[in-house]
Amino acid sequence: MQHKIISFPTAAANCEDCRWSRLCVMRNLDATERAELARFVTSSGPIKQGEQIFRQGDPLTAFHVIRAGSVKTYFDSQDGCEQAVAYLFPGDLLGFDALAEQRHPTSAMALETTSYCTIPYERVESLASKLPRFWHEVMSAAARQADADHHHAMLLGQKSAPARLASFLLDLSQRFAIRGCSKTEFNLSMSRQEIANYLAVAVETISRLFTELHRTKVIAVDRRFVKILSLPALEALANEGAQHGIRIAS
Amino acid sequence: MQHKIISFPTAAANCEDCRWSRLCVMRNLDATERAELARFVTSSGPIKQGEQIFRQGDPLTAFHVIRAGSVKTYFDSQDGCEQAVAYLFPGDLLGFDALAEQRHPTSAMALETTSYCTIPYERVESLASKLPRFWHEVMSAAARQADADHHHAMLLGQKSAPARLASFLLDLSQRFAIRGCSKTEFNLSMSRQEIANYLAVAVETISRLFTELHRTKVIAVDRRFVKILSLPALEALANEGAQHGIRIAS
DNA sequence: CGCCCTTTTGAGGCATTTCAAACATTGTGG
DNA sequence: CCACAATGTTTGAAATGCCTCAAAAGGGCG
Repeated sequence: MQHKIISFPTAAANCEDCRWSRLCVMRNLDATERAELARFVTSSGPIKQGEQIFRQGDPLTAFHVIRAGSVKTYFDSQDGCEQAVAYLFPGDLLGFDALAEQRHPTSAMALETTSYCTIPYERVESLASKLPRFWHEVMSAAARQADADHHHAMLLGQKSAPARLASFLLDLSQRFAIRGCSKTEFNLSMSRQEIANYLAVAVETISRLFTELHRTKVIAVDRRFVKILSLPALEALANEGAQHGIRIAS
Repeated sequence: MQHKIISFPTAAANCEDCRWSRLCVMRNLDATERAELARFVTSSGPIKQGEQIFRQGDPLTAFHVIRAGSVKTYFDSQDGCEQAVAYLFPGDLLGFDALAEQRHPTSAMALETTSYCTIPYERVESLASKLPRFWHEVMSAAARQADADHHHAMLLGQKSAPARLASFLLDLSQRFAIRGCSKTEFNLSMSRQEIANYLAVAVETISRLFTELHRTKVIAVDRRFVKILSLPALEALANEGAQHGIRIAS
């Protein structure tokens, strides 16, 4: 199969020129507010695949926004069994869930070479009270993440393995589209193992499902490159197959 | 089995006398700040079992804090299959996840007769910028909920059915304890069906597991009344039995 | 008291995991 | 640049935990 490497365009390290500023926590601020905030934003990274931005248990020092690359947040259970919580792409805010305990409840790891912006936590607090719209944006980001988490719970709780993978691919598709990339062709930044963990199925099942989707020509897949051949078919798969019957609880 | 009905003590409807003020969004405010906030807090309910505080899709008008009773938030998927997202008890904040879209992404239903406080949304915004500590508390509440959601994902993704139920009971135990109730004896405010849905297993499985826990004398259970006979045993159950083996992903 | 809904119990089936092994890919040192 | 190790992916066959279906038992409420 012929295909080029497709990944997110790299953004400028200064906020004025950053191509993701309409997605990140700055998106609804006016020029003055942006300038105010930009004073405290520093550029971090790039970090390589596998390196961590913070570890579970680390004290909260800053919020971060992904600028290039991608990140997964995950839970390290005592007994070594881990659970991927979310995949984050450019523009996504990271670290605010540490606010309650002042330490990070999850770890964050780069899935590929990744750059990000850093906003020191004490600045976040002072800016939030100074700039109401910034407060609103931070809360919005938290709310969006909560919504994503709920969809994730829904997926784990209600959907069969094929529906989970289909939903996952559709979610990626949308998120690529929002970022100006193709919604039908993209490279997965995560391994099968990581997909399996996020969707809470065995790696072997993911592998079989990819093969099956390829065989039925719903997608074309070559290693980490995926091309969606039929969005409608994928959507149908994502919605059918609730694993335990549709019980109408009041 | 002999047992009295155990439920949360009812709290006063005014903030000064409210027994949950050290748990709710007021908990770290000083007297002046509390007074400021209390001006805008109104008392709502009581509402009866099955009634809703808001429905998925409703526009965001206010944040709420449970004052008495209990609530579940849940996802109503298009096809009628629902997923419980969280159970909320007195002191818990409700509704902030609507902030991103200005409409509620989940529905909230009373599990029993429930009273709650209402803070109009426009007041939340203005208070948050006026009172930095209030901003901090709202964000903390959001962060705590995010953390709970992640534990929920962990539970759905990594644990076997018995471990899920054990974890659920332990979670309730802790939350009762924090609220000054017994951590070993309590009444479930939710039906078996609702537990099953939250834990994403069949009702029949939940029923069997309760019977089994009772038989092995880990808990004593009589309808909705639960008495934990051995916390260590329950903890052991909650931690063992990862459903798909402990894979050490970097 | 009788109806309805929730809960419990039993038996069988199936989706997904588990175990096992071949295969492909990437990185490393000679 | 190739041999080789290490890791990630695919495929097959067997095992199993949980779901599904079916039906009885128990409580709540008019």
